[in-house]
Amino acid sequence: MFKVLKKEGFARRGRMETVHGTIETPVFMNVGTSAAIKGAVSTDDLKEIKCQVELSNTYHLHIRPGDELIKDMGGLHKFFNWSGPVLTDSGGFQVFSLATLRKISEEGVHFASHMDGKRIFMGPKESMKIQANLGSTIAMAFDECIANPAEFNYARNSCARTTRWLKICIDEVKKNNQMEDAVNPNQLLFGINQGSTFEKLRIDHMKSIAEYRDDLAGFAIGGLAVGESAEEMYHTIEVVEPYMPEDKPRYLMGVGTPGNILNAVRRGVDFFDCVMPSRNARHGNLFTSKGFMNLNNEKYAKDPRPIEEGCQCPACRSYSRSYIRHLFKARELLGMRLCVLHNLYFYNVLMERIREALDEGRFEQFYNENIEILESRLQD
RNA sequence: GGGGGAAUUCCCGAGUGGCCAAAGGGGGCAGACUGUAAAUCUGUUGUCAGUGACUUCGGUGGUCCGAAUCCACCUUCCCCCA
Repeated sequence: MFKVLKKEGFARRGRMETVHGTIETPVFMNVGTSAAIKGAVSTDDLKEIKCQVELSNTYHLHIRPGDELIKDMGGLHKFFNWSGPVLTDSGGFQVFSLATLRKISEEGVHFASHMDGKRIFMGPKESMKIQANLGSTIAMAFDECIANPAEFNYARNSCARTTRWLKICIDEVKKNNQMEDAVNPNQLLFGINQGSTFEKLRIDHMKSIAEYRDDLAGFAIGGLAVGESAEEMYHTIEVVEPYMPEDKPRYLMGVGTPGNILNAVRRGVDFFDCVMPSRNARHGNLFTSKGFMNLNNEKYAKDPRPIEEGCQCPACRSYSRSYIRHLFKARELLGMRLCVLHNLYFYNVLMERIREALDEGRFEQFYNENIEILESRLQD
């Protein structure tokens, strides 16, 4: 199902076969929380910008339009016209991001819906049921993404609970896959490692969930990029990496900047997702292979060049910085759309370049040549 | 021809004697954004020096210790009556 094709240091070039198609790794999954990439991006667009995996969210789709409705419509794939792999996040991140609207108990989490305050209960069972109704390729275990900084004792108890929830998730996915009317009877499950920035907790928790390796298609590192430094994040990956099963894909949840991704690949991570390319694009912040830029800046008002010279994305093929900046100033939706297409294309191509470098045994060179420039402001 | 009203910093618009370089929008400029409560949020927006000074509220001239605010005249615009 998942195979490491090549290694260079800790970095891995891999391939994952799923019922919805092959995933070449390292991969960046394109985030469309509510079964849509924000910024008027269609699933046809996703093919054009080299998206391999689309990511949607359990909590958000449960609230609207409702997972039962999506099941009635034939499942998520049919609903939003995407035949490729889909990963659904479990709602565990909302335990973090909607912290003021929820209460955690042993059984799960009570949310006050951010839409209308309606009470919603979501535990491992509920999350798996929703994800079964969606029929995603990969379901994520229901976890608690712990805020940073965290008390050691709180993090320890939370990890233990996330482990108990994982066992329930595993049983539920098995059960749901066997249901006659299962939308995707081959749904896969990824476990999620937590532990904040405490090495001992990270390792202990990773060991605990690795015991379920036979039931899990992959292992995620969660609870990072929530306020700790980049160094702490990289260090945490290094600490936990030796305890992640080698024959399973590793997914660093919610990360990150192009530099973060390069650093994480170098430490053995295979899957990524992040709202940054799409959200920043909506705000006019663009990524290029020579650094990032804010297209709103006055200096681009009369710049006839594309966002990035030589880029083959739909924005760069046809439009100037000057025009797209104008679209932003005029609040025309097309501006956002073009920038989202550019940023996601950039991320997807960045991963492609990483894969090529790994294929050719020159990842370390690629890392050295690009790490600094990717993290700097575009100079031109 | 007669009567009434209005002119404020890039724009709109508050302010009717000191706490006013002047509220609030908009626009401009810049920053942030990491498993999406985010087409959002923050800062800044007279000038120069940086706990201060100077110039500014249609124009000119007054009153007053002190004027965007009061008075006179002028200019422009709006409304009503003939």
